[in-house]
Amino acid sequence: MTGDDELAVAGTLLAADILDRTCTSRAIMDQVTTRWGTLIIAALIKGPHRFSQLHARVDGISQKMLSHNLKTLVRAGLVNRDVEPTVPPQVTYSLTPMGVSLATPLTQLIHWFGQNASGILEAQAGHDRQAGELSAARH
Amino acid sequence: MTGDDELAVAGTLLAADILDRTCTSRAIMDQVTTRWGTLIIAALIKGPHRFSQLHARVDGISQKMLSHNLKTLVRAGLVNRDVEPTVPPQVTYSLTPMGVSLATPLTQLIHWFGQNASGILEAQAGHDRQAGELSAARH
DNA sequence: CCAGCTAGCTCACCTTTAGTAAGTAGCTTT
DNA sequence: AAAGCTACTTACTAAAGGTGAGCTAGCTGG
Repeated sequence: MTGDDELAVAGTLLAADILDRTCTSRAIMDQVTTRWGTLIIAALIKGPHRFSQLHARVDGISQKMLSHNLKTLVRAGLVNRDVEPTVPPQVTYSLTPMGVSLATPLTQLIHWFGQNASGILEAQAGHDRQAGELSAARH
Repeated sequence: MTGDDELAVAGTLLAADILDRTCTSRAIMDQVTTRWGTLIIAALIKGPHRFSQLHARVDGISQKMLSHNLKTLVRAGLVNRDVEPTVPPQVTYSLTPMGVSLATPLTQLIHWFGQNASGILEAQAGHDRQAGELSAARH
């Protein structure tokens, strides 16, 4: 098993103070890796999108939350906001170079969940089954 | 600039349906990568911890949220919960093999934020300065 | 000339989730 | 008998998020 090796590598990479509440990188991570923030960036990996395209692509997001999260990402310098002064105006969002560099680790994380979703589902089912047996045994 | 290359690599790795609201991996990612879930796993990378140790280590978390998130992670099969029936009882939490494999991409993401926190802080400051100038110009 | 259409938001209202503080169990030490 | 320890719950409150309606501004069809 290579588990311990991976753990050691991960440990050395880990920023020492991410667990400290006053750490700036933790505050920024909280702002960016929200429920919708990661999905918006994931959608923009495929290329620039307009507001309504993102609204359709990021399934389930409300316009309010899309607008709010885009503002945060633009302010953080991860996303560009380009307005074409046509009528009605066309607003296009795209990743900045910094946003692109974030896309790599973020995509690996998403990829991990794609690979391990079924494993987690099984673990959850097993856990629930065991809990059910225990509560049944108590009666 | 290698931005486009990174983007292409990221695009191919990206699970096709993470943006779909019915996708199971998205539901699971929502459960695990919460504000505290990532930090708890990050803390456990360094080795097993007891409840009170985690409470001290993950700065700012309440006992309620620690308990709740640990339950979720245990149910997902990412964290082990071992009870020593001493008095008072000692409960030790540690990463499962699946938890260890998640630690790798998660650590890379945390590492990215460690590297780019200052860049984002600058971008935010620049963005706010520009907004201030614009609103000043309007008067 | 003016109602209607469009994209990209913004606002008011309500529900769900997270945070705070206090309480609980069972046993030990003082 | 009183206080403390660990690992939690529970009740209450604050913040985040969801829903649906409305707004802007100019162009187009009637």
